[in-house]
Amino acid sequence: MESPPRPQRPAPPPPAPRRPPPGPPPGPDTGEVLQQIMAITDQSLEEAQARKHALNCHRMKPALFSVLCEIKEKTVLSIHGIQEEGPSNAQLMRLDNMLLAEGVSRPERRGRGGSAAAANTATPGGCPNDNSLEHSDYRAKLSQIRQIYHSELEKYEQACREFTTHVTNLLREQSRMRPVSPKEIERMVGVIHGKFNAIQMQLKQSTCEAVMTLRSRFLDARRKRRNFSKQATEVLNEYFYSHLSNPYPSEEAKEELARKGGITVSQVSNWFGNKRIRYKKNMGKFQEEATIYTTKMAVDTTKVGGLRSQASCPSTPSSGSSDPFPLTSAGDALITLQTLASLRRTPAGGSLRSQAKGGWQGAVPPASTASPPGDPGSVHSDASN
DNA sequence: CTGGATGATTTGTG
DNA sequence: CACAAATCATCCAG
Repeated sequence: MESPPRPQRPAPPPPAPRRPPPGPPPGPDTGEVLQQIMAITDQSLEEAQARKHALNCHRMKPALFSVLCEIKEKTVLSIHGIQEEGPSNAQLMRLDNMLLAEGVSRPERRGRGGSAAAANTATPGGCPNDNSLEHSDYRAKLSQIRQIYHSELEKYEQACREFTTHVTNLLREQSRMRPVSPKEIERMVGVIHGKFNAIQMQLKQSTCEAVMTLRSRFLDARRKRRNFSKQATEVLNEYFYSHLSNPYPSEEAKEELARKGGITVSQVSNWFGNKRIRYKKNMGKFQEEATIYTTKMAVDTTKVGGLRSQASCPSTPSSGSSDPFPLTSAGDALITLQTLASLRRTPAGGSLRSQAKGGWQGAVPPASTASPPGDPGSVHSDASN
């Protein structure tokens, strides 16, 4: 909204004939001067320079110039104060705060100290903790964003500086011909800075967006699901199938499992929740897995010293190796599993709270007539034959 | 690319 | 609050 009465450059205005119009001139010399000014656009650069020089050397120049200065002083005061950097400040501050909080803005700590920095750059050898792995990836991406942000910012600032000095020089140059107060230069610089700040804000905004995207992508665990390690599933499955009659690990057991598997307790809880549901839903699908783990456990127990299991389980299927059972023997596998499970239904049978929850007792049938609630059917009908 | 596997989250219940 | 069930979102082998 800044338009002082100053038609800067009327590009295709009337061609302005060089001779004075037929009317009476406004003042003694004024008409002529006006004509000269109008004619300036037609002049070549050299002509203009020459004329400029001539005017500069004119003996009346200092006096006229001071008058112009006075007038300018008054007008510039009236112009001043129109532009107030208003509403964008709040948003800018929000963006700044966020960038600061996200570690994008200030603390560009590079390579010094290195206590925390060294750990996340090269870690793949030792710990299989995927939390840190994920974290390092996140850090890397974040640092990339930060780098881009800073280089862009630097570019903008550089451009801003250059442009500002350029304009300042221009105005200084012009101040030899027309009155340009320092205040006006200041104002101009302010305008330039405002424009560049707008660009900067855009940069900050897009950086914020990038950070948010990164965040939702990497820190939202749901999005970045990673399968558990072999070790973890091993441990969990061993517990699950060896406690098939009551697969509800206590808090201590969960902690133990979490520790062994290198996952968190809540992950253990999740796993058991999912496992119970999915096992119950489709037992047939898990029979192979169940057999593998139960036989493994059975072998373990015999190794430890339990001789009874051999007597009650004469088959001892396939010497405990990873032999995939053919589908026809699935029924047998289930029987074996049930037998083992019932044998194993030992330790301190007092706390059977699963019954209270009313969920599980249907899933692991009482050994003779296997018929779970949502019976998939096919396998058991074969088995009963 | 697709469908099943799977970890996480949401919703409802006692 | 722990759990069941449903659902979401991603992973991954084929």
